[in-house]
Amino acid sequence: MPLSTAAQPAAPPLKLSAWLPYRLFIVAAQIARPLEIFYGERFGLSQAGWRILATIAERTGASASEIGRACALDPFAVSRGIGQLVELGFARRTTAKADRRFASVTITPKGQQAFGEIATLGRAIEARLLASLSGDERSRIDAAVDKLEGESARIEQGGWRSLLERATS
Amino acid sequence: MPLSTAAQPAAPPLKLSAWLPYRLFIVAAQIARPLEIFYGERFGLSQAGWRILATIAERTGASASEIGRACALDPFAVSRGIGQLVELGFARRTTAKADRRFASVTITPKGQQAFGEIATLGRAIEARLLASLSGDERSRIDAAVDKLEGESARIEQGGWRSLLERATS
DNA sequence: CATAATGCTTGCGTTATGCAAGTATATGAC
DNA sequence: GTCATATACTTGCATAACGCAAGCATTATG
Repeated sequence: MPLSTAAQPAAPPLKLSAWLPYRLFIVAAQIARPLEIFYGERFGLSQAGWRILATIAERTGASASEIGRACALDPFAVSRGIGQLVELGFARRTTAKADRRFASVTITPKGQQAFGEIATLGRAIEARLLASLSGDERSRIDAAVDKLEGESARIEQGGWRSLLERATS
Repeated sequence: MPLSTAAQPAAPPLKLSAWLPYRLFIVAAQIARPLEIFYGERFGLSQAGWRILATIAERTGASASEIGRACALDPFAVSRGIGQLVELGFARRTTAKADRRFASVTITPKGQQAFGEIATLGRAIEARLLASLSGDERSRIDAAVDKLEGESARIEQGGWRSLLERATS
């Protein structure tokens, strides 16, 4: 047993290319790129715009806060994204009848058309990704990403302070 | 059998929350957040700055283009990131003796110290993530992410045009 | 009915990104 | 040598994204 001056068990040096968060980030960024370029130059959509479009394609008439929850955007980004969609003629913004503080964002036919085009590319990207995996790996990845979604949400929620607390729990 | 007007096999509507690229993006973003906040407010580092610091911590004396390759940054971002590290006293920039067009970026003790602090948090984050998975899942995720890295790189390389080509190979 | 809370929007300063152009060095043709 | 070209990196600037304070309209509360 090494007479340790510090109690740390010789932390490995964190090689970026082997560090899971970095690797996931790279994969996500590389995948997202072609789609962003496509909807950017084809429709002048921002990332927020695309996400909101996808959200209201699935659930038209959603309020801004529902949209924000559904696609992980803060209220500012949602408001601006909706504005963009309205300008492009992809969405209409009205107020909900029940509670007039809430917006009601509905997709237009033109918006559905655009969504359809982008979704085609999106499905192609996903298909290419899944094609590189075996059927077995696909279901496992699915389950693992489920867990990672949950755990990463908790990590973000806790913030860095709770991550550096050594003695607790 | 539905008399289909179009020959398409009824594409599923692309639900954002079930679409693998989006899910990976969310995981990556949620994980990255606490670390970014940490090195941002603790050292005034940008994301590029952090990545470059991690790169030269591993391979001090690297050139700008080597750094760019190692951490997926374009030359502009690398140059500015190095500038930031130099300003913070985390790195020194000299020219390589062999070919004076190449930079040689070395990490300083202060930079190593900062890197150590950030790496501690980085390891904690990775540990939390891995703790949510079984040992079996970890190795499978590792292998799957390997494949996804490769395939997503090819996808990005090809661009959206090659993804929408239906008839070809 | 005054106060507070909620949902959303706008304005504005800061920061990041993308790209043209520039500098410095090295290489190859003649 | 020296002139054109290529390479490695840097800088400047225009544009876009982000973060947040403050605002408006509407509804809930005491």
